[in-house]
Amino acid sequence: MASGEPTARRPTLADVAAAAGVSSSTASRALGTGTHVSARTRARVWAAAERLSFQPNQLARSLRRGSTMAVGLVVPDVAAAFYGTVLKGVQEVLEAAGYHVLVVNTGRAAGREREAVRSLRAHQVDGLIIATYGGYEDIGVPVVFFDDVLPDVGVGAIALANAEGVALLVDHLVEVHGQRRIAYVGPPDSSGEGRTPAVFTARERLDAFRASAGRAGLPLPPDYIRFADPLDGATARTAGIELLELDEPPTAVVGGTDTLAMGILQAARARGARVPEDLAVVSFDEPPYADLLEPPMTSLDRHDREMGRRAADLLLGALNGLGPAARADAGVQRVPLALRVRRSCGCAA
Amino acid sequence: MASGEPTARRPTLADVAAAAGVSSSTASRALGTGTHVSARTRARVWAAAERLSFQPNQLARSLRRGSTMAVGLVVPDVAAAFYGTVLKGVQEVLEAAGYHVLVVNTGRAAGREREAVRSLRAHQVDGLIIATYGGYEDIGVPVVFFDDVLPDVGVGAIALANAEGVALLVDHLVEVHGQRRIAYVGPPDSSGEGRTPAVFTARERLDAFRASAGRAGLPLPPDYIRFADPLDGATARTAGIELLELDEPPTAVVGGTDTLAMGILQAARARGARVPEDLAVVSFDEPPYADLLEPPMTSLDRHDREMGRRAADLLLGALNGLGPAARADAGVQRVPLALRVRRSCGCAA
DNA sequence: CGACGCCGTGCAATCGATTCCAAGTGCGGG
DNA sequence: CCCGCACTTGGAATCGATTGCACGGCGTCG
Repeated sequence: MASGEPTARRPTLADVAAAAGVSSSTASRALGTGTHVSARTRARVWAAAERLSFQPNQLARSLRRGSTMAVGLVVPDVAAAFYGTVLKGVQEVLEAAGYHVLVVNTGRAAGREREAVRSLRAHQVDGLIIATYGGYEDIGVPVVFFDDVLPDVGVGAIALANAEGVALLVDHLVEVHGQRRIAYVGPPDSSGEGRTPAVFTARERLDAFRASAGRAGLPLPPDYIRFADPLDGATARTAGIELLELDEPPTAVVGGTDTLAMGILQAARARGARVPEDLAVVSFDEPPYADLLEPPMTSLDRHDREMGRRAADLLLGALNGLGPAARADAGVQRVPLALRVRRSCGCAA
Repeated sequence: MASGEPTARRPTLADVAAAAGVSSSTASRALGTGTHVSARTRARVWAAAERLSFQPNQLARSLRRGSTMAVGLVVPDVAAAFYGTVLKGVQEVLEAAGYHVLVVNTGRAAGREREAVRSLRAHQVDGLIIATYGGYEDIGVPVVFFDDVLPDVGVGAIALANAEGVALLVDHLVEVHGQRRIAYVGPPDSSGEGRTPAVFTARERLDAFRASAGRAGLPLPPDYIRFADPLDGATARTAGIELLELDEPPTAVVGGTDTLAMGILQAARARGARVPEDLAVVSFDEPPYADLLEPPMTSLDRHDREMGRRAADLLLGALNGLGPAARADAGVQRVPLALRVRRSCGCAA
């Protein structure tokens, strides 16, 4: 009952046409545009299609039409809350517009992005949304970047207000809590692998940290700047432990990412450092369930889903619009960030 | 420099053939199987392909070959840690085997699964992996279910050992902590929407809870069983508050899902109930950063990625094998769960 | 020295839907 | 009463890659 005949062969348009007693061209018009077909035949064709439960072969359609109504999304890690939520936003917008989203996960592996883009192009996607990219060649379809940006190649980009965000965190530590010995644990800076991106998130955050510390006149020994490479909880934990073992350990740390901040929290716990008394911790990204952590994590509210939606909107514009024409007014949209004060910074809240 | 000519038109196999001075059939063989082509021409064709940076059109190839080398994955919520990680496992295995993964997010909306399956079929996927499904018709390609299972339709299924898992949690509360007043907050039971699944995760967990409570001779007022509908933190929080406001409130709660357990934690916090002293909380699924929560959450370790890998392996078997033949030995694989004791149950750890 | 066989190559059909073009029908107006 | 236009319909080309079949050439064996 559940499975019917041994998968007889999917009915084709020709089968429907035969069943309805018309030619396949007429059947196509009846099911498609509806123009140039009498109401009577249209009804007959629809009935036949219904009866055979006909599903048009999208491959053939796309091949003929030259458009797949699909866009590719390239992200480093779908399982990360940030990208997962962004994906949701992207899908919302694009599916409402009749597009499909093909997700490729690069796992942060070098070169996988290029490979992913090539493969998606081979699958004839109409457009691309890319989180991080190390390539530079012409992609051949409209591209929107987000989070990490190469505007020269794309039709536009969405990025976080990295500099303002980091300043928010550092200023809070300095001005409200009088912190002076603040360290930074950030994502690895992979510029230099032959890429010269215009907006490179990791570097922006680092530069902003240096700038904020400088503005506040903080001492900034080189040991206070660390990178978690590869970007995951384990390397961050190690970095955190190294910080705590310095002769002059910091009394506050800024985590450049939620994963990193969580790693630092684990380091503090492992070394018996109380948070925030011995070590205040703040995070750029908001970790999941930030307010149920011990202590609740002070961080920046990010509007992930909204970022996804904006990126998708940008791409849709390029897809519907005249393509390259949209490039002029595009540029990089910055998404603002809001400070969410909790307890890990030292606040009572 | 970044973007080349105004996207001249992608080179086709015919272009490559012309550039190499051969027919397109020869070019195809040279780039493909390599058989029936002299070494000299093969080299010439490859050089030409390289020069034009030719990418074969997968649409045309798939149309002709009758296989897309793509499989669809249908999940309720990619942004949820569970599904995100499963997706990773699935991708690992399938991409290693040369397949692509098309992810569709249903957002737990009724009917969206059916729609997703139809659409994926129209895109000619070679197989499907489905988390939850409300349909029953013949799908026409090999299907593997996971987490929630309709084995009649598919070639196999991966599911969690729901009954054993719940028993682990309840027994621990009863035997180690002497708990008697234990409540349950679970995912909504959507059977009855015309579906009669063989393994329906939500119902299995509920039944297991009832059974475990019965075995231990616990009182089980109807009020102690609650459903969070729709499945999210907010409804769980409400359910938790309602439990705390009962005349005879429970002293322990089992959350049927990590999201639900977190909602209960929020409820306890909102009502000033101390965890675990006033209310012990345990969770079926392990929430992200379970050990950094306040209190660290006792829950079941799930091996998400392994589940994804197993599901993908199962599908690959059906894809390579003889299809329906594999159905015989398939059945439902159960993934065992391990209790991770932390503090939210009342343990000192 | 002749014939058979294999290797390399090109021609053409094919996958399934769309769409341009031509042809057939019916109708109304002149 | 006839011509022509509008409306339907079918035929055939097309998208781009793959593949069965046929053909020409060369080597080898009898």
